[in-house]
Amino acid sequence: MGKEEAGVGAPRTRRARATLRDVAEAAGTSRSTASRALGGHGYVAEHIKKRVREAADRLGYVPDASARTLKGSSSGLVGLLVSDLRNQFYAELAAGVEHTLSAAGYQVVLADDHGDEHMAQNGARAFLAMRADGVLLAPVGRAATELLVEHETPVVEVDRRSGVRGCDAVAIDSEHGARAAVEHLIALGHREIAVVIDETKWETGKGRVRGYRAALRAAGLPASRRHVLDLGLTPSDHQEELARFLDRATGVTAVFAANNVVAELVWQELKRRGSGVPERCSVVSFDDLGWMRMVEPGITAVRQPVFEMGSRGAELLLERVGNGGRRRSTEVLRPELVVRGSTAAPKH
Amino acid sequence: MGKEEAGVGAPRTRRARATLRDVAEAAGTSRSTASRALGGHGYVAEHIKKRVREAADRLGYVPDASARTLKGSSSGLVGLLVSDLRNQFYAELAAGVEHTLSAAGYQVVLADDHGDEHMAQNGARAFLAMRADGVLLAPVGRAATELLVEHETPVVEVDRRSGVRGCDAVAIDSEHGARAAVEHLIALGHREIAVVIDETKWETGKGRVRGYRAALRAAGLPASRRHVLDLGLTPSDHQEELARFLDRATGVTAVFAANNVVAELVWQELKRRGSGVPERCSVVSFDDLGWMRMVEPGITAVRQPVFEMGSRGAELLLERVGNGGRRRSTEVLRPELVVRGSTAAPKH
DNA sequence: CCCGTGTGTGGCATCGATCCCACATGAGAA
DNA sequence: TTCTCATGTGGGATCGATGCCACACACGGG
Repeated sequence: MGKEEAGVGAPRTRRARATLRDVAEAAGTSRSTASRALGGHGYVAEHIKKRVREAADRLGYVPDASARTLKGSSSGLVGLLVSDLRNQFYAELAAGVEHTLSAAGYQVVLADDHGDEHMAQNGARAFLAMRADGVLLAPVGRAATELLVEHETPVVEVDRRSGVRGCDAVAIDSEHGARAAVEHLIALGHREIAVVIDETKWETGKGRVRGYRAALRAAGLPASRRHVLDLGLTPSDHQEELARFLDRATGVTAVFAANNVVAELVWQELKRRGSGVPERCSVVSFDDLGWMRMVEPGITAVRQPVFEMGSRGAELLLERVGNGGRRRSTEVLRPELVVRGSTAAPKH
Repeated sequence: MGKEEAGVGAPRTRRARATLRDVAEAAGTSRSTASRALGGHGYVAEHIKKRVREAADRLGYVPDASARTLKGSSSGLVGLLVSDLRNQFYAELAAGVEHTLSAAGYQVVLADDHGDEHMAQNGARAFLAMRADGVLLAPVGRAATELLVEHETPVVEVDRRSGVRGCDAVAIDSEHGARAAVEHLIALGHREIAVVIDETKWETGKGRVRGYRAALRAAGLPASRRHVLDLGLTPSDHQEELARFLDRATGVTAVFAANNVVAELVWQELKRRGSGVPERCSVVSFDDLGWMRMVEPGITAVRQPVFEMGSRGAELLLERVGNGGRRRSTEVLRPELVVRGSTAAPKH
């Protein structure tokens, strides 16, 4: 006892999973030959190949990825780390990534750090453990990227730049997009334009503020600090904070919402106040989501090619996996202003 | 030559990756001891434990998941197969699943079948290959589920029921939700109510039509076939088809849109016609998305607990992984009607 | 008749972590 | 003194697929 019935000649107690060995036995060859027959390398007589394939089908053989990974050098896995899947932006990004990678035969391992640097590191460690062939991430802080780069895992940063050397990146030209949005408002005749944003620590947020300032400067308009509201990422009562900001911001005739989350907030608050969009206040959003063309008036927005950003990031990663020595590159995608009804000349 | 410098005492040419063996050597113990020291099993003297841990840190040791999986019985991976990540419904579902599984220490492998049964099967095969501890899927057809169940992989179906025996399921009570939506319209005084849907082959679609019919029947109203529009999932010109349907459907005073995709279509078409919501036509959606409370009037909708469905599915799967013998169960979550401005009494 | 050469095939080591078991050491009991 | 027993430690097999290398076999030319 304590010993399993090895079964003398009898089929062993219904294995949970057929291995290559089982297939070989069933086909009456050695494991090597079975491997060659299924893999299609080296010499195997045609009738044996056929016999092995039939045995594999019959037993429902599925090769074990762990064993392959262990022996070989590639796991066929790519990590994807985003900040919040419930945000349509990241969902679309993930969709773009998945689209390209699955077409190339890779599996996508998904992690969500909920904006927490610590969870991002955990995700990165998991990717290392499973020997991911590469990782795409929208990093929170530098730690995750650093860890991966140190371990020589190809990394592509998406929509963010941690500043860690040794990784590729794909980003939207935030500055350019923001500038286009604000220039549009200025062209309509707005002079006092507010910007609402939820982070200015990372490149994305910084770039959007830079673009906003650049547009004002180019038009010879003053950039008042009173017109900038940074809500911060910590979950406080943003609605309340925004309401107070708008109360104080007399004279402001247009609001530039620096991302989709903020845009939703602004839209809801203005609606609560009886809207007046665009007569009393014009609105532009950075990031064009479905609902922005559903509401009345439609919201003028800077459309980011999010899905494309994901799939382009995946392509960069694949290049890098195929050819590690390539020079690191950063690709910047241009967003595009879509004008709808939420922007109009200010009433005097 | 041909032989690597084994390095007589010299540190071998910078290994790409530190293994347990390297850690053991650095700490001056055997692999077994190092393994026990890091794993925390069995007897290891305290000072050795410390030495091993330090060596591991110094070398940046990350245990290899493939090797673990190969030797052990669990991979720590769970597969998730959805139909279209760009659809907010699936994105939220995925978020719920990820939330629960990552908290339990599992990694989520994501696959998107784009509604194609063949891709679904590929995904399932990949999950088998990587020895996924379990799989959550919103199946297209039976094949993927069957394949997984045959191979004794715990499966939880989410939002759909393929009818394959041997798997758990979590679903929304479509019939009940649809019935509540239509009863609400009837209570407001509507007599001719149209339903627009994009599939009636699967349980989800069938259930919604059943609920619609049941509500009419309970109120003693006739259920005319003329009032049902099934657009089908194939990408044809749905907008056009819907427009013709509405032209024909004279007398109809309310539309029940059976999911968020259809609701968007209906909303856009009515807006194109100068809206008239709710005066000329009331609208109810099955599935409450963010935009439905952004538009004016807000759209009355059957709110589905989508995130919860995902996380509940993941919980069921975890139970099942921990205790394979449990009786299979199907959990049905009740949706909830949220009344907004898009529904009102019909004008006569 | 023997030795290449061209085709197939099987043995065996390998990848890295784990864990069973045998063994080593020291303390305490008989 | 010798024999437990408790506490640590290391050897080596194992998981499944892969691929190098040696070998088997047939055949033709020297």
